Amino acid sequence: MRTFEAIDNKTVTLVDQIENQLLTYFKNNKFQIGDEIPNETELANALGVSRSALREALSRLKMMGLIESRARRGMVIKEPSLLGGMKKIIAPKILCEKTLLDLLGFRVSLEIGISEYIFANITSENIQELETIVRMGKVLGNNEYPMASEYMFHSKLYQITQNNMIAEFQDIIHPVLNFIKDKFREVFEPINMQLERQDRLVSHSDLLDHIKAGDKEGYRKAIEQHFLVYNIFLKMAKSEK
Amino acid sequence: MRTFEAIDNKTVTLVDQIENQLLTYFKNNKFQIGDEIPNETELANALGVSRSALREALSRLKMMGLIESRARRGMVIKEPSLLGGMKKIIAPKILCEKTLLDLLGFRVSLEIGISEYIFANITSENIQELETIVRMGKVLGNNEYPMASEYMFHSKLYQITQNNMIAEFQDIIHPVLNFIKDKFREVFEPINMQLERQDRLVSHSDLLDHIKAGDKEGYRKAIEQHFLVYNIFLKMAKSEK
DNA sequence: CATTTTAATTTGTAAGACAAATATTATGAA
DNA sequence: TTCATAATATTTGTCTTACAAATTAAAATG
Repeated sequence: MRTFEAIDNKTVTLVDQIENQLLTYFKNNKFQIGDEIPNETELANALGVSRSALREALSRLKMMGLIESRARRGMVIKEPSLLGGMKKIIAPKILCEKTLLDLLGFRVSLEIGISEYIFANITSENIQELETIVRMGKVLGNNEYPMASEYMFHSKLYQITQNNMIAEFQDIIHPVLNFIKDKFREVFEPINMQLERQDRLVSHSDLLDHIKAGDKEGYRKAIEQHFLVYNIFLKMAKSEK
Repeated sequence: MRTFEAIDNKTVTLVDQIENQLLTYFKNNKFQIGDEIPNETELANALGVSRSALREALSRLKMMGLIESRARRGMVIKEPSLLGGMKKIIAPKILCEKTLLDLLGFRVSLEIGISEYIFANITSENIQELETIVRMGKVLGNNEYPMASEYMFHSKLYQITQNNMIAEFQDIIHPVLNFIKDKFREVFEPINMQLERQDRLVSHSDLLDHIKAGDKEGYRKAIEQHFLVYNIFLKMAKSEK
């Protein structure tokens, strides 16, 4: 069987085609979670391809969690992990700068956007946990927190939303953000110093105060301010280009 | 070589292990975009596995865009498509209800969160385009817009942020949102009717007015109101459970 | 009918083969 | 030597065959 070239001179292999055929097959034939799918030889025959090529395509769907194969008992459909692929392959050092900046903007947007859900779901236990985290994370200066506390504070916020996908997403991109902070350290520092001089730094403690007071609007303004350093940085990065 | 069972009785196959080994190999050895990687027989020998097993693992990384193989010329590292896997396997009908609701909440949060970036990047051309879209999308009633206009209006907002990842993400989950709107139609309708009676519906036209006026705070309140139906729905869905 | 034995299924892995296009080397001519 | 051409080597894509091992299904046995 022959491969051929797509518009952008990237070869579309047989395995690519099989992958697509399988996906449309599963999507169009009302497969539900738990449903068994035909065995490998059947699928290979139906598609007119070798078992090895088929297995390469199946392997991809297994990575995404759409298919689970129980050794020697056949394969079943599972709910795919939407962020699973991202989680596996994310590697800050391999991402180009534009992608890094986009991820930063994505994260800032998302965290500002969840304000509503935080206030809708917050409990007194949550507030106690946040207080503990804030206490153990004394500010080091310059808007920087000890890594553990920084991570736990924001992580707890996502958790409060009770939206697993948001929490998982933030968890996945967390190492990327650390990478960005490190990579552009010499850019962030003067920004933070200037904000500090202007007394415009918003600490975790300040954020928590708004939460405790049930002051949603105040919180939103504060969280925007908390992330101001990133937005200044993003604006600088864009204008440079 | 033997497979073995992980904690949750899910079999960890040799291919799974190879996938991990390759990923850590690429991550730890400062591979950059464009770098060539060893050929298949070399990799297979180095890992002590067959070429077919190795190829199943490589196939996964190719799907995610981390590796591109130029037929008969070797393989190179590419910047992986973080959302590519998600885009491929997303299929509303295969997702469970909790995931659907999470995606809805994710989208609402993100779109509210990008308000800042919209006002930071808006141009007069953008406004003209939005006006055209709004004009061609006369309200059908009950907070529902013609599909094309609905999609184009929000899509344009993401585009204005100039954040490709946000735009791509929203584009990917768009069919899921349509699926949700359809699946829970009988729940959304009464909510929208009540909001309409209370004159609390915010139209695209209203949103655009805030944008034109440069009224960021007004816009944010308006976009929250625009999505209120979803948040009411999400709260109902959660309390039911 | 119950229990044990046997056979059939099915995924996981390995190995070998070859096509086809590209890259590399060798060869020959000017 | 230099350049053009021919031969060779390399490498991915695909197919085929083979077998192990565990589970399930079927058959045999008492």
